[in-house]
Amino acid sequence: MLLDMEQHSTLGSLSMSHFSLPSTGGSGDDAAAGGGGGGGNSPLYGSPPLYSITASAAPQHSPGISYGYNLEACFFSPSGTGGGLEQVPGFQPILQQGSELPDTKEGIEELCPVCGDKVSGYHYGLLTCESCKGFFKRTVQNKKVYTCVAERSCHIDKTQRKRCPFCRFQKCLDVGMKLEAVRADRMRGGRNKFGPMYKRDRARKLQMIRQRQMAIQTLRNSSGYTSGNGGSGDAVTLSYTSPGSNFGALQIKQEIQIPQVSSLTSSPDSSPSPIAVALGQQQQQQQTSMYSAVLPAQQLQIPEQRVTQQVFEQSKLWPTNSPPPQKSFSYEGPSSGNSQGKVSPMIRDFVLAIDDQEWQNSLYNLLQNQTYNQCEVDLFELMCKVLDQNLFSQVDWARNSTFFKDLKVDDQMKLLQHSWSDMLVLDHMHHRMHNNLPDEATLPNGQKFDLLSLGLLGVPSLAEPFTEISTRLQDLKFDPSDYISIKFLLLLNPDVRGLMNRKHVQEGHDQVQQALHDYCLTSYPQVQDKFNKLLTILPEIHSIAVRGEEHLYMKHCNGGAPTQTLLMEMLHAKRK
DNA sequence: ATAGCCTTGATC
DNA sequence: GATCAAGGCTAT
Repeated sequence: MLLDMEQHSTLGSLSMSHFSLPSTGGSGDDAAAGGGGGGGNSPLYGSPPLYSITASAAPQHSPGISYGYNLEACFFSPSGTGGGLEQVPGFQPILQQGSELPDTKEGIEELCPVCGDKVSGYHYGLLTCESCKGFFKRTVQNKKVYTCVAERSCHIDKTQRKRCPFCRFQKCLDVGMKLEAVRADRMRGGRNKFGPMYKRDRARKLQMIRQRQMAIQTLRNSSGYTSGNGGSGDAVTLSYTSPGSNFGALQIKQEIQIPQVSSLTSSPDSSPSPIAVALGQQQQQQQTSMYSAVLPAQQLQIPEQRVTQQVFEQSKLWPTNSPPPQKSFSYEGPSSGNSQGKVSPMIRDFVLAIDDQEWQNSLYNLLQNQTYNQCEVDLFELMCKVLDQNLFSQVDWARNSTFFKDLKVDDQMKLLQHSWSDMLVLDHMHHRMHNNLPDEATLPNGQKFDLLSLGLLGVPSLAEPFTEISTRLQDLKFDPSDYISIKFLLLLNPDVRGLMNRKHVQEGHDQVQQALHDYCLTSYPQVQDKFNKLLTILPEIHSIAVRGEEHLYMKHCNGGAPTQTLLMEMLHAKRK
């Protein structure tokens, strides 16, 4: 009844890898129509394959699109209208002048996650435009095979979507269009099993819009927020997808500066506002190690008794389908076993500052908190929250790091905004390779959480380049000293535009690079050209990070990602 | 081949 | 009967 990939020889030129989506299992509520490839409304694919691609070139945004988000303007202009969020793709004003609530259909103006065109409805699993719907249908129905003449990482937008069908179809799959929603028997009309999902999604989006509206009202009322039109009540309201962006940008700066308490009230969203989290971070930092600062949910939302209980119970919960992390999830200190020569004091100190156990505890605590008492959580949203937490610990790590801590806040921000995603990808490689981080964990509510997706920034098809790089690192005997040195190299990037103290960044970068060079020579003389080979991997990590960022940004623009997070601030900051 | 519009039909 | 997400048709 299922026409699987093997039968689709024409699509066979695209490589397959494991990818588990909920199995469709055939008809369900789909009525049988007989004949053809199987039952009525039966899926064309029962077990959706993943078309893996290798990313290399960084996707570029269309030069014709104006990214008006101005971080500096946000800092110095409380009104924030100079930031021009209205100009950012995906940011549609949900309220027209004079209107109050986004109840009407016109209020939900979304953009196609594939090409950015106007959405015409739910098609094959999610909201897309009419053209991408048709494109997806034609591709699957006619078993089309495309090839990319470039690097399989072409940028897809409304004006360029026709240029590379390979990358367009790849993006369709990346954003979650479902092969199994294309009917093998071509039966018209009716509904499929995704109906309830669409309904839930609609309700969730509507709820988010309302919450965002309330948040904006609250912020306006409580912090003297005035709109660019003078706050007279008839202003065009900023998008529901990021109502707190201007404040959040400020928050990044405060975060680095060891902020004072903000008077902002808490967000109506279930997750704490970045400012609140940063506040909690400072309180916590006084008494514990730097990584333990990142437990926003525990500090802000969970009664103390429950936190204690959770920490106590943590060890018996994780993960059920992999070796107990408590024992396997730590490495034996710097350069154990391998180092024959003298390790530079700098690298030694770098490694000593790593606290992977805390990273792990934070990760599992957050996963546990977020699923506490819930039968089902949105796994993408959960992933965003974990990434957000990782970002906080990253900021905290950087803030306490040599070279970086000597810089002015503006330079610190620029460096972080440029390197955060690269470092997240690298971090994940490190935790998988050196701490036995499993690719999947079973949450307390029974759901399976794809830990690997954290390293892929949510893009399943990046698994192939990710593991390929990991394998090469393994061959190079990549160790924690290499990891932390490379992380410094990513952070201390003297090529970042607009640095005031480029000289200091350059010096730090060069010193780390020299130390890593010496370390490779003295500790791994048997690995041919290890240092240079390590450096060649940096742009490849960057390529993964860029694609991940684009994916997250698109999800965010469509309201599919939590707002008021450091993660989203970072995504916006780079697009200014 | 693309994409806008049309037709269909199960579900509400 | 209204809705809306499937597939179909057709001008470009």
